[in-house]
Amino acid sequence: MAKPHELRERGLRLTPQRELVLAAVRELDHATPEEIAEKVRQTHPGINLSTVYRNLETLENVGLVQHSHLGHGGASYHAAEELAHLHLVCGTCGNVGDAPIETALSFVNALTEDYGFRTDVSHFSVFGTCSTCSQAELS
Amino acid sequence: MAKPHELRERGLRLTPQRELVLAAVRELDHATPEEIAEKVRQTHPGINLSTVYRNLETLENVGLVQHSHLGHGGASYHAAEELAHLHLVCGTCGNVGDAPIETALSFVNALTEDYGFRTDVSHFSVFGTCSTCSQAELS
DNA sequence: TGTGAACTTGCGAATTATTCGCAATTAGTC
DNA sequence: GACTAATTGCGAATAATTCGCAAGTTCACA
Repeated sequence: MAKPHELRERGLRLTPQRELVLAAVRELDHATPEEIAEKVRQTHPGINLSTVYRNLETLENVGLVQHSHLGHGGASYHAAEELAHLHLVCGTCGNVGDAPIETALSFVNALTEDYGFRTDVSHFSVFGTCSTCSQAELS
Repeated sequence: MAKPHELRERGLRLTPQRELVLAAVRELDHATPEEIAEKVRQTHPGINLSTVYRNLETLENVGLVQHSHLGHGGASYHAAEELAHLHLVCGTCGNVGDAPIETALSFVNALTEDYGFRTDVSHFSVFGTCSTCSQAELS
């Protein structure tokens, strides 16, 4: 569970729902709002989906969680303190693989130098085909 | 307008709607289904949004158009023959800038070598902050 | 040139994901 | 303990996309 003071410190009230949402985000990783609600319901059955959405937004505003756009549209949330990494999204099987941000370092730097574009690596998704699906295609 | 045979060649029937959707995608670039429908309505007022969606899917299946995920969720369509480039999506102002795929070449190669992940550059979006918005933040 | 089967379209309804308004409840302050 | 503002639950409202189905079209072939 989230430590009380980390929420209070950021000017947020402490509610069981909010703590549970944050805890669920940390535990699940790359979870959709629906999945997060599901998780929270294990402890707090009555939580409303709106409450989950609102808390995710609030927690994101104070920098405790972040979202990224993986597959199709739906946002996916993860804890902000989690080590940033790249998301390799397979368009065929839908799996999301990880790679260290260092892999993209020179690419990110090139964008900054050439275009003044500051890439937000944590929001960054790479679409393609994973090795498993690539091999399956050949057979 | 799309040349008849390029649709027939791919086993598709030739309908005014289909031709117009393809033409609109080519003309607009990075357009949402809604925008494409809007464009088509200039010539064919009655076209239904479902028809636009279905044709985009069909045209994508035969490789004439492609979609990518830029900002928030909504898909954006462009012609397949268009020169592939990277999309630099600014999270602050929403603008979509372009950069040549070469910028990402070594990055893409690294992913292939290290993870067997074949990156689909045309589906690839880079989130961040554009130079204009970066400068605005400082003031 | 007809004809028929298969493909498409239009339309409205169904889904899905997300947001909003509002009254009731609750957390934090004094 | 009482007050104020933040938060929740709930149901309705949106927005984006998909689906079912009947009517209309396209194309292959006679």
